[in-house]
Amino acid sequence: MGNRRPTVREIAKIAQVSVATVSRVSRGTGQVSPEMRERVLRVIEEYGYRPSQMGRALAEQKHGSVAMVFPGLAGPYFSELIQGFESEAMAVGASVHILATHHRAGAGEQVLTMAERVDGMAVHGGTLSDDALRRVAERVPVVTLAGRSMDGVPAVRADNTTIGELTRHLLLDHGYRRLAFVGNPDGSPDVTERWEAFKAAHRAAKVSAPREPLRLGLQQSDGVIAAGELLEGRRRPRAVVCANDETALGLLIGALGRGLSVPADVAITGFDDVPMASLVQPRLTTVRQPIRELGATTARLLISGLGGPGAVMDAVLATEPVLRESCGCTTTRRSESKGERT
Amino acid sequence: MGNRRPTVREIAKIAQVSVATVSRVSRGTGQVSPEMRERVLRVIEEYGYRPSQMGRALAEQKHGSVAMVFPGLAGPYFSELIQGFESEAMAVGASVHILATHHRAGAGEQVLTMAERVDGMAVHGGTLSDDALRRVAERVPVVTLAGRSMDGVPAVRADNTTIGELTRHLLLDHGYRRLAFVGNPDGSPDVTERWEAFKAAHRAAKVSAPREPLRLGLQQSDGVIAAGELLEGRRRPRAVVCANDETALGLLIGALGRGLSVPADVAITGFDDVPMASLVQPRLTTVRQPIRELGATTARLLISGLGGPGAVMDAVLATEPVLRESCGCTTTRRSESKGERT
DNA sequence: CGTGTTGCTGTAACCGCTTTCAGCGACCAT
DNA sequence: ATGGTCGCTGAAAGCGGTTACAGCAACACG
Repeated sequence: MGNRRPTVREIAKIAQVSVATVSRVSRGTGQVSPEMRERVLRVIEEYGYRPSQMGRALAEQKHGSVAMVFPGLAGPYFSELIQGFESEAMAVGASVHILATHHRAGAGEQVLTMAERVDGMAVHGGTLSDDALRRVAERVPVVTLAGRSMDGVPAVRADNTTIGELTRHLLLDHGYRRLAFVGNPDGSPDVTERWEAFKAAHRAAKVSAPREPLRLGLQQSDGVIAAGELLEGRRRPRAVVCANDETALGLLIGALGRGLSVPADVAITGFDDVPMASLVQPRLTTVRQPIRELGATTARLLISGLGGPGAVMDAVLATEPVLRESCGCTTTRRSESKGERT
Repeated sequence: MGNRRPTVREIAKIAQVSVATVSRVSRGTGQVSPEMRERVLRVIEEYGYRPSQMGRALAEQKHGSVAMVFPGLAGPYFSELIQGFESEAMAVGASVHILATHHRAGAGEQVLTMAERVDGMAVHGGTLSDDALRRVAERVPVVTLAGRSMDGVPAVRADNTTIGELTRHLLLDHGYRRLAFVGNPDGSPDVTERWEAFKAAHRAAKVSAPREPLRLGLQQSDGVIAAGELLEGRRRPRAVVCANDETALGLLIGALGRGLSVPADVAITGFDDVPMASLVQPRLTTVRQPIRELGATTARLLISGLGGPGAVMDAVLATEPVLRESCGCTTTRRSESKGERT
């Protein structure tokens, strides 16, 4: 049974029609008379014909797939991002490549290689140097996800300045001083912006500048490590603003494990509003960002840009503070939601 | 400027050689005289020629990419799995497609579609029905990841029976009774096997059969929910065996949040040995499985199988109990490691 | 009846690369 | 001198689709 999958030409011969007609029927384009369509369909059905993606890709000059590039994949954030992206990609029949560089050496090359196989690429902030990004962008349409936009590379990101509102809340509403920030501003544009907003809020509130950030990663385990750094010494900060929820959760676990009370001994806030944030005790005060929507918007931008050189535009999705107990509030408050501006 | 990327023919014309020679030079196969190679290389360099993956794919009849299919992506488990898989795939220059079905309707179709674009596919247990899997497998080489093997579909998995050893430890070494199991045996083959091993250990220890498992998902948030279910009532279990670490961690957080002491009031164990397991207080007793290796082995199997129909074999990676404080042990013990059997 | 339309179909030229096979000097052994 | 490798090169035939273009019959209109 050495019968491989049938090709258009074989189907055409069997159905006694031309390849053009088979193609027209199989992809539903152009004019085909009912009886002809019927005949071709029957043969296609009988022989289980499915057009080869390779042949199609070559003829149409498009791969039919898009890629996402991340520094890593750990945590619910990436999972949500991918989910949002994938759902939009699926909608247009594109499949999704994923590359997690893990800051591997030679990641740049891998991204280039991948660029040869896709119609568009979403690169997460903090993954590639500007230079590497530019090189990729000249091969394939790129949109930056959670990063700064560049020349011809649009960006989709969330409004990180809201962490400033949270900081103001801590500073003025609760009257806390000695706030610490956990997260590495050099690690990703997101953290950079959050750190800047954190500092700006201090200036705006006219309190002395915060100390240097505790430069750690964004995983739960980093939060636990942060607890060791921050909560052991005698000058424990009154509140800790974490660059994301995972870190905040880790910190919370570390604090509780040390017998500290949150928020009485130390207040904690995060960023993202992941599911766990509202499940822990005390519940986590944070900033909600529409992660899945972020992924979906990125995919849409990439796919639409795929057609023609449409208006290259950035998108900034709105975020909102979510005040729960971990900051010292007793009743949940959510600030009025703000419209999405693109 | 309307200059697209150069093609083989253009390069050939410019370098005054045949396309065959350009192809030979660019892919480093066959015999080419030094001066000819030099000449071609120079033109390739100057014009920035990079062979089109589409053309190549069609000619070689291989896509140059492999896929992984999961039910979801949340948690460090999948992240590690992907990392292991990706590193092996990269090694042979293949890029990685990822599809998370999220139990979406129509996922079956999407997997089929994806199957048309890749040279091989790893399907995680609990993602597809046997029937759907079979349909996919007749289109493209498949290996099951963390699931049961089938007809022509090899499987790579970890030894789940070790959770039985852990159960025995709880039952006999610590003398606990009233153990609960958290995890949905119908959700994935992994959980099925763990639940079976849990039950088997009860039989072996000649203690009465455990009550029905608490059927929840495998995320941290599910663990928190489990805490609500299990720890509130008057007949609280003495120990809880969770299907994975994430759930155990969530349960631990829930228990601590309720003011319970672990392991004094309730002992908790997990499965995976994720980084957080050794960072929480008390540290989590668990079963270590080589997740990354699982991913890497899967990739290797897929890629080697890609060549010819080599011996279709299963692989079972060894796991080992890691006894820490959450089960009631006071000093860390790791059972002697067992060799890997494939 | 001549002349457009309209609707459908088929031929053949791509898309960009790989690879077989034949050809052609140069070199070696007879 | 002759036949047989050996090393290198190029022409051309795919790989499996899509689609521009031409052709043809049927039909409507003046």
